[in-house]
Amino acid sequence: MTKLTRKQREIIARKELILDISAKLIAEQGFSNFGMDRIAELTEYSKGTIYQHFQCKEEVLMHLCIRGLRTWRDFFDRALKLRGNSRERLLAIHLAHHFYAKLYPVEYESIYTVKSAGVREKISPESHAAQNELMKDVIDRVVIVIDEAIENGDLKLPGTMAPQDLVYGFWALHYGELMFETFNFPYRNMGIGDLENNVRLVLRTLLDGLPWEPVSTRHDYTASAERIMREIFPEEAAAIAAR
Amino acid sequence: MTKLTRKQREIIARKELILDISAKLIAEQGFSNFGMDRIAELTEYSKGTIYQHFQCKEEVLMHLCIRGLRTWRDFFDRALKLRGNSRERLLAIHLAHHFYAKLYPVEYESIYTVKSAGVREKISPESHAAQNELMKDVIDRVVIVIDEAIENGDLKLPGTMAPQDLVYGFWALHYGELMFETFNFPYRNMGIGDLENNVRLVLRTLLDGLPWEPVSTRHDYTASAERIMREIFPEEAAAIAAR
DNA sequence: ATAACAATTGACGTTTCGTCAAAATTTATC
DNA sequence: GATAAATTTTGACGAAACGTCAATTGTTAT
Repeated sequence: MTKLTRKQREIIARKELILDISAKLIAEQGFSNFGMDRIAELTEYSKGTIYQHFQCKEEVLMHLCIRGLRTWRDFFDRALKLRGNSRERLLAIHLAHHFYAKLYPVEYESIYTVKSAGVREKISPESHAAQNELMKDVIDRVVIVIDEAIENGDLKLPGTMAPQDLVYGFWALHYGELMFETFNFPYRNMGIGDLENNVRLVLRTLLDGLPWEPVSTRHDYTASAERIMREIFPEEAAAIAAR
Repeated sequence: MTKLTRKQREIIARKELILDISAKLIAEQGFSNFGMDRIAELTEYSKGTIYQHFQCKEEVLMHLCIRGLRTWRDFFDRALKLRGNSRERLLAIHLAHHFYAKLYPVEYESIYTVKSAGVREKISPESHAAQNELMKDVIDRVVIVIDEAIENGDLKLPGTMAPQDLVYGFWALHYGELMFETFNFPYRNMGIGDLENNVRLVLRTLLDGLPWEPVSTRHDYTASAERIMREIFPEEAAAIAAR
């Protein structure tokens, strides 16, 4: 690659700084109190310089989201390193999702904030395209596991069902967790306790019903989850356990 | 009930007018171009009068959402009038959801817009509570069907699974449809065609796997869907068919 | 008819946005 | 190393939208 000048490296570093400070600002003060003047103040650059990097504050959030999606993709890639049966591998993906959501809450929530009414209109089509591309990368990791399972015979989909349909189900089930949680919906009043556990339960039922072998009566997936946390995500599990 | 004065009736009517015009404005110009000055202009009242009704523009959206939720609940109540087996009744709920989402897109999307970062902070706890209450009412209609199915023996949940877990799955699956659709995510590139059909397929697989009788191999639910559209939602089906 | 009360108005102060001409800094040329 | 050209940075500025409130208009009660 061509070598970058000091100036160019500075500019790249500053972009990261802006994103770091934005994430912190949003986490601490909420998105309402997040603005360009504030970013300029905290980064100790002028507003004009901030606008050199991002067209508007919504673009800042979008780029925070995009950076996060790369981290998320990396989490999924790590999950795919697990050696085990195909359902264990999907469980690893499930846990990777969980860890990403917990460890990067601002980035995670930004996925839909940038698509919500009043925000999405202000973001360039190019940025939306970049985000969609990465979302597709993330989802593709799920497709990999499903395809593997079909190939090695663990999973035979019903005639009417394509792999994409199952991906959709997997995705929606996980997305729902985000909805209930970050929207502060009083799901506890509905008798729902721990959401992550809930997603796992519904998912397990869906997979057992297909069936996707080995079904949960013939394999201890709770033990598998513990192994995955130990082998693949020890630091993340510790970080979350430490609150 | 105590009789209302002309003035009081006028005030109630004006509130409705503000909501009607807001829905139209958002539908036509997007949420970015939606503001209090604009509402004042279009309703031909002054800004001060608008603020008499709503504390801020976010509250306008929230009340649009709340009004919509009542309509949604009514849709579900109509669905519950269907005579048929328990899975047909759940299918009626599914279709009611679909019709509401299609016929009231602004209200439907507002459900999460009002909970999204930067918006939710500006809305009063009272309004959030009112929304949550109605959301609960809506979800309770789903619980009714599940409870019925358990009671008459159509459905036996696996030992680990509570009715709430199934409700969560049902809900998340439907919510995902909204996500993919209104967020303009390029799901078609993923090989997913018609989303509504997709939700139905995954749901069917989940229910067949439980199993929730009669399973789809023993009953023609496509025919049931047609019957439901004919008997319960003829006007809505026609309205959507007419684009 | 008049007084007390309630509702309505729109001009106004405030905030945040995004811009742009001027100033400062870096890079290129002699 | 001095000077010119190009680039980057700055913050003051106009625009837009928010929410308020004193003054005005309208309604109800005496």
